[in-house]
Amino acid sequence: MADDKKLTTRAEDFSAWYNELVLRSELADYSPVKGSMVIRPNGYGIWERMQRALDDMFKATGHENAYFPLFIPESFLKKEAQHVEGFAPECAVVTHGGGKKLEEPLVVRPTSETIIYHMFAKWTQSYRDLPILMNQWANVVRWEMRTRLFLRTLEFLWQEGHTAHATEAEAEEEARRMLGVYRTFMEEWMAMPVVTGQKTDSERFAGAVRTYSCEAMMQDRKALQAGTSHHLGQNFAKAFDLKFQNEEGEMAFAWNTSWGVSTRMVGGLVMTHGDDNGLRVPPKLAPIEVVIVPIFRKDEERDRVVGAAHKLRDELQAWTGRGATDRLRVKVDAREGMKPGAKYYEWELRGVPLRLELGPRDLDQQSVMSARRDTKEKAALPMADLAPQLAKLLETIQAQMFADAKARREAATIRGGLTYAQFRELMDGEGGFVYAGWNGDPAVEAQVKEETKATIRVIPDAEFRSPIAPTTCLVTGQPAKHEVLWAKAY
RNA sequence: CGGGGCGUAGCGUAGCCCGGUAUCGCGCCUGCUUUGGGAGCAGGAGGUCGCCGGUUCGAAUCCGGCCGCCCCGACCA
Repeated sequence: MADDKKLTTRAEDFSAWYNELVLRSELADYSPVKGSMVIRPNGYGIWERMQRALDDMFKATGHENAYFPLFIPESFLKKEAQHVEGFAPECAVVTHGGGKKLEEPLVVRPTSETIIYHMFAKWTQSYRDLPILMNQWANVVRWEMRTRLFLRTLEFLWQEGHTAHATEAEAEEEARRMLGVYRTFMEEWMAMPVVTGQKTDSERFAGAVRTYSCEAMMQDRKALQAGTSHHLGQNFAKAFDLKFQNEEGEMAFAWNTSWGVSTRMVGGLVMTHGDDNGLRVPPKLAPIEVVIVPIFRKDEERDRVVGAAHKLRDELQAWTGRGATDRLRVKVDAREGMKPGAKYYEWELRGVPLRLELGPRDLDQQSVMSARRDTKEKAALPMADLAPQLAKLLETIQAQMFADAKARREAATIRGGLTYAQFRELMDGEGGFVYAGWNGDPAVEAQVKEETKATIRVIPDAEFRSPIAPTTCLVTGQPAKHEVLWAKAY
């Protein structure tokens, strides 16, 4: 049936569209355990590229990788009051091992602050041991009620950075720096615009003094928290006795930060860039940037065309114009018994940014037909000196995808000028980002959440705030304490 | 855990009301013809009808219980 081949459209049912896209493009599949999923090679390939880019950025900012264990003594989690309260309900707890009941239950890490600051305490005596700048790539488990592929699963992959500093100012600088790293990554690699800012108390990480986040807008106008960075103050240092002797010879508690992004970003990528034909992967994160589809009729044509396709791939891969280690990622799809059109649809579903069609006519003219995934534009390119042309085209696509996503967000963003009644109507209908004044009262925040499902995503950083700051609170009309960003969220 | 929906071949489904061991499409395998936007024809493989129990000569179908999944709510990256 022809209809089987088409995805549910975004307009019909965004949620169904997302699920179908993830399954059919083979990013992931449901596993037998409710709420957990298998990340398939297509999805893992994107995650690997995310990891590589981020890891380079972490190293460039002075961090080192380490690995801390999966199991944490239950008592550790209880040492920081807010932290236990925040995580206890969603922890998986191991009570038996080796056929016996354990003396003390082990918690499967929902995050690693406790074990890590316990170890930092062991390794730190002097201010000379600071700062400690560490990161780990790991899996974590949070027993969620409602799950969604990539966006919320029982187990997910992430990185968690953990640092210890001698001063509060240094820790604050670190938390802000890493938020900036995330923002750069999301904009430059994911082509996903974000609003950065500080979380209100109700959305703050359990155990943090301040939480900062990057908020992106999905195509259904809902917000996705894509990365967080926490200034932990001395909360964990005090709970785990993480002390050092300062230059004056006095004992002092260290200041900590933690920051993380997860495989949730893959879901964000889908919901930012996907269209009704499938996924669109920004070139910098695409495991395959260019797919070559050979076109032939007769046997002798096949040999000639497939041969030329492989030769072209080898030439493209050999090109070092982007640097010796950043080669063009090219695949030839020479499968037989499948019509070229069918291959086009498949690679479009999977989001490969650029397709090259190579047939006898192209060979005769020493050219190749290119087709962009983002705009569907086709153009004949001369075969001579093709690699730099493709590299440039890929850059254009990357930039275009970011510009489009940003324009889409701006079109769905309202700054000021709304009454609360209008706001409620908006959130009840199409939704979007709304910048408005807030009197700073958590009760108002709770009321809005109750009435509209919308929450304060962040108190935006200066550059995102409106030119003219709102003076009154959206809900109460009282003087505004902050300008905040309201939206419904994932 | 509350509300709604659904479990029949790898996927999507018909059959269920009105009992007689299973329909169709996609996919898969083989062969031939095809191949510049989702190929055609012919042949073929594949099913404990979610699980357990009951009623019956006989259960996908009727009855009871259980399990699982998806969607909507309360919690969260």
